[in-house]
Amino acid sequence: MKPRAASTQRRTRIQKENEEIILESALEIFSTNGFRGTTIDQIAAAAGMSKPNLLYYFRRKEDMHQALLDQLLTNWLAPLEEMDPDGEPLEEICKYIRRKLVMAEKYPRESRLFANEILQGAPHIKEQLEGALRELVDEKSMLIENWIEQKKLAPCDPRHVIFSIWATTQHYADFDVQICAILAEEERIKTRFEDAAKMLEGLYVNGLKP
Amino acid sequence: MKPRAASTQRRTRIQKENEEIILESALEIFSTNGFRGTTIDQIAAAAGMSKPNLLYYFRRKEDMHQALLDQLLTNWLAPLEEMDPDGEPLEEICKYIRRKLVMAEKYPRESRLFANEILQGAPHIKEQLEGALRELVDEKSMLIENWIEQKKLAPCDPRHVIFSIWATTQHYADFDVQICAILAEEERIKTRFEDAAKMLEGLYVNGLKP
DNA sequence: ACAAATTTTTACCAGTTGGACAAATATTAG
DNA sequence: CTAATATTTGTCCAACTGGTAAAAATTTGT
Repeated sequence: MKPRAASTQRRTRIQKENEEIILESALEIFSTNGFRGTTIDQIAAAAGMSKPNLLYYFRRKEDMHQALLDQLLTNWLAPLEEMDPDGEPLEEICKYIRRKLVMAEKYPRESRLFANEILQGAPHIKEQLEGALRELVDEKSMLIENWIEQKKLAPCDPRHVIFSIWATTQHYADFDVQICAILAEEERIKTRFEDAAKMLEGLYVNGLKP
Repeated sequence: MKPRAASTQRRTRIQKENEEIILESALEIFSTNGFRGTTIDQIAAAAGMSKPNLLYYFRRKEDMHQALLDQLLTNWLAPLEEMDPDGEPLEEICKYIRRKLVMAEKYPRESRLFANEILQGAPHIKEQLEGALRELVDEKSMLIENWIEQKKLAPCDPRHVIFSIWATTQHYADFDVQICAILAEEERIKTRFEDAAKMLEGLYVNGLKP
């Protein structure tokens, strides 16, 4: 019987293993070639199985893509969720930047998958953006506004501050090729995430100091 | 006789007109669907002509893409080139941010085309990145370093400052769907570029003040 | 007006790709 | 060990896509 991916039905050992292998391979290919740019054959080859076998686990190409995006969104919200209302504002923002930079360094493929999806108009995750993500940003924006009122932070538009943190950190994953092309020298490339962290923390700490 | 796109040969009136219409349409489709995600038929439909007719002007899909990228890169370097060594440092950086934001607002499709290309590893423009772009960034980085030495700017890694400006400004073109999903309210969406400009100028002026 | 050159259309093709289907094989529960 | 179930493979196909070739229509120079 055909298994339905990520359903409530119980999954066998082999199912779990293969679904994992497939999603790992799909992430690799999707993130570098985009949705339409990847073929099922490519994913199957990367996963070391035949195309019909892969289609046994995920009946449509879109199912893999959707599974990856759903999985991604949870991890994507985490770093912002962790921003602590009881922490020191500037410290919390620095920590948030650092967490996002770690994600960019550790999970560049996920970042690129996300970027691809957004670039194409977010057809598969628009609801989540307008739902969960928006609510989280609203919540944290209120937090930041409180900090501003308490004179612990310079006046600024909280939502755009969050956008700028997303932009600057994800840039190191999404635009890595460009960054490496420009840095050029081995040493600079090797330390690019440290250098970015230093620069960004300086910028935000001084920039948002009350 | 078949015309060669953008060649030195003289082009007729119809050639000029149609090439322009085609590139305009190609930009629209490529920027939203990516290279592999767009079909020649789509571009032809958008340009209001038959596929073979379109292929009469650009013999391969790649030719259109390359033409757009080549055209793009010139305009892409301009805002940074304009950064004036004789200007007031903080003022120059603010002006650069504003120029980039204007580009993001006015030419979001170009920005997305570029983002798509970089995301896929910049296969068509790697040389230019490592050549012209790198040289320009090197030049302007030296300029910024001079400003820092003259105590007109806080110490910072010039290259990463430039990256962060690219990231934050282009974000408003590339991730527009996400931004609009989060801002949600009409008023906020309408003023997002102004709001972004205000926030970013504040951040960089305070953040880079010596 | 007319010939030459340019532009457009019609018809076509070969390769790729997403996906269906049933037969064959392997695994597991009893 | 056997039957039921789960997995894998081989085969096939219809739709799509990039691109070609040649005829038909249009524009242009004189």
